[in-house]
Order: sequence, then structure tokens, then C-alpha cells
Amino acid sequence: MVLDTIDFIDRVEFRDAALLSFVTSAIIVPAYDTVKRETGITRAEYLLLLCLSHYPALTAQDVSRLTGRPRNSISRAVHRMLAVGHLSRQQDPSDARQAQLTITPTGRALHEQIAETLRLAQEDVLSALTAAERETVVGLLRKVVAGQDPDAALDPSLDRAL
Amino acid sequence: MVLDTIDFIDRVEFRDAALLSFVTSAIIVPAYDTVKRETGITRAEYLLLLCLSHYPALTAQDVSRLTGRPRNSISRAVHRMLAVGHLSRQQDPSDARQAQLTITPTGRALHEQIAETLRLAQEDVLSALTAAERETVVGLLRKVVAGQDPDAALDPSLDRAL
DNA sequence: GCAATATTGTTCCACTTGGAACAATATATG
DNA sequence: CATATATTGTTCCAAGTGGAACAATATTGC
Repeated sequence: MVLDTIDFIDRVEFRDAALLSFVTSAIIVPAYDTVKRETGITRAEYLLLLCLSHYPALTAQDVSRLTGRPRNSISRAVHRMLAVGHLSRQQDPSDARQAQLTITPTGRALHEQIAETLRLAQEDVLSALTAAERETVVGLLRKVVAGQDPDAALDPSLDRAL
Repeated sequence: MVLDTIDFIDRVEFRDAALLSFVTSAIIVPAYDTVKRETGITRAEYLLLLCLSHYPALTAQDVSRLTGRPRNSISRAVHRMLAVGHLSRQQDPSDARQAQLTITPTGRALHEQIAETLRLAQEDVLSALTAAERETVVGLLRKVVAGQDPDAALDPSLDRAL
């Protein structure tokens, strides 16, 4: 029996979603495995660093909403990253429930290493396209993203695949 | 603080991968949650049914390779689906180690229900594109898939997102 | 033909994950 | 102003997951 994932995808009832999923996974999965092996960092932890490296300060709740991961996952990630000094936490004076999280220089350095791994994986997979083709795909994906119901759009967020 | 996942994606170091991931998740995650809620079916189980509904018979190992999930996950899924009568197993006479798996009518019906959920979610998200645009994206994604190293291509498979 | 190696499917276990309940604090409502 | 409701972050727990070791069988190499 000849088994070929690619032929299989072509016959699936939701082929377009399967194609998207396959390409996404082809980038994300190997890259994330590399990150985990090289740094021991967990997915929630890396999403946390990613968010904090793009905002001056965020609460755990902010990160949860931005990434679509539940608050307890983020809470765990915050504690681990605090323990190894990749971020710092400052109690919010105006609201005793929440704390502002900030990334430290070592956290930022780690983030840059991880981002580079992801970026390389992305280039590796997408190099099958010419520059113009890639621009076309990106443009159309942006159109899809822009077309989502804004309320619903926050939900899928970066969950699961990224 | 204004938090917008979409703006965030635009600033990420690996933006194209993030876009792909977002669109994939926007389809897959809500659809899969619906499937789980409505049918109680697990991801490995649904991948199993999906594979078996597209091949006359497969071994557990075949399914593992097609989906990229480890054999023990498939083994568990096979036992659960056998228990509820969604598939049948027949010992291979030519190789006592393996068994041929076949989907039953009830399994096929369940698969069709699940596939319809996925297909609707796909249409919902991708309806932001015109038919021509969608064809363009699909064509370019196929080119990306075709451009992958065939050995590596089997690995990401349907893992993680689908 | 036999020993070494590979493959299939399973069990076991350690780990990650996310839902639910919770305490502390803040906000809304009458 | 007091009570009801909402929000933040945490802990606990049940479930899913995948690596590793395993027994049974097949294949390979000498």
C-alpha cells in the first residue's frame, strides 16, 4: 500500500484547511521541537516571551488573551520565567489583583534566539515560492484575517499551531 | 492598553508563519472544539476515522505514519473506536504482527458529520476571499507542499493543527 | 538455517494541558 | 454605603500525550 500524506490531503473533504494546516505544521512543528530541545522552553513560556518582547509591559491576563491560552498555563509560565530571571513582575499600584510583567535582557536574548529558529524554518518552507508569489499569499492571508469577525478573531489567536 | 492579536501578528519576527498559523487555527480550533463537544471524539480518534474513510484498509502503523502521531496514541484510538463499533479489525494472515483496520458504517457516518463541521468552518473563514483569490492561495500552497523535501514532508503531516 | 536486527502493537509512566473552584480585590447596582 | 457581580491570578485535578521499554513476529545477513 502506497501511503502519501500529500495525496491524502488532496482528497480530504476540507482540503483547503488541510493544506493550510500542513504548511503551517511544516514550519512550526520542527522549529518548535528544535526550540524545546535546545532551550527546554515550553510553548506557553515562549508565547509569553514573545508577547512581552513586543509590549513594554503586560499582565498575565493580557498574555492569556493575546495568545488564547488559558490563564493557568500563563501563570505557570510566568513563575518559571521569573525563577530563571527572564522576566520581572511589578505589582500594579492601582489594582492589587494584577501585576505588570516585563521582559529582562536575558529573556529578550532568549526570545531572539527562538524567533530566529522560527524565522529560519519559515524561510526554509516558503522558499518554494518566488518573492512575488509569497507576497500574493501574504496579502491574501491578511485579507482573510481582516475579514474575520473581530470578536471571534481574538479567540483562535495564536493557539494550537503557533 | 489596547491589545489586538492581528496587529501583534503583523509585528512578529516570523510574520508569514504567524499569519498561516492564525488562519489555520481560526478554522481548526473552533471546529475541533465543536466536534469534541458534540461527539466526545478525541483528536487521534478523528484522525483515525479520517484516514480509514479514505482507504479501504490500513494498519495502525499506516495511520501513525499518515497522521504523524505516535503509535501509542493510535493504538488507544483504535481500541476506543473498536469498543463503540466504529471500526473493525482483521488479523493479517500474511503477517501476524499487524491487523487490517476498516471503518464501519457508523464510523463512516460519524466521519461525515465531523468532516462537515470542518468544511463549514473552512468556508466560514475563507469566505473572505473571492473564488479566484482562493484558487490562487490553494495553488500556491500546493506549490509549497510540493516543494518540500519528500522525506521531511511526511513528518509534519497532519500533526498539531489538523 | 540461525543469530542479529527490524517492525508491529501494546503497556507503562512522566509530563503537559486546560477546566473548575477558589481567595483576594475591584466594580456595578440598588 | 452595602451587597451582588466581575476580574485577576492561583491551586488542584482529571485527561490526553508521547517517549521508552516490551513481547511477539518478520526479515536480514552470514
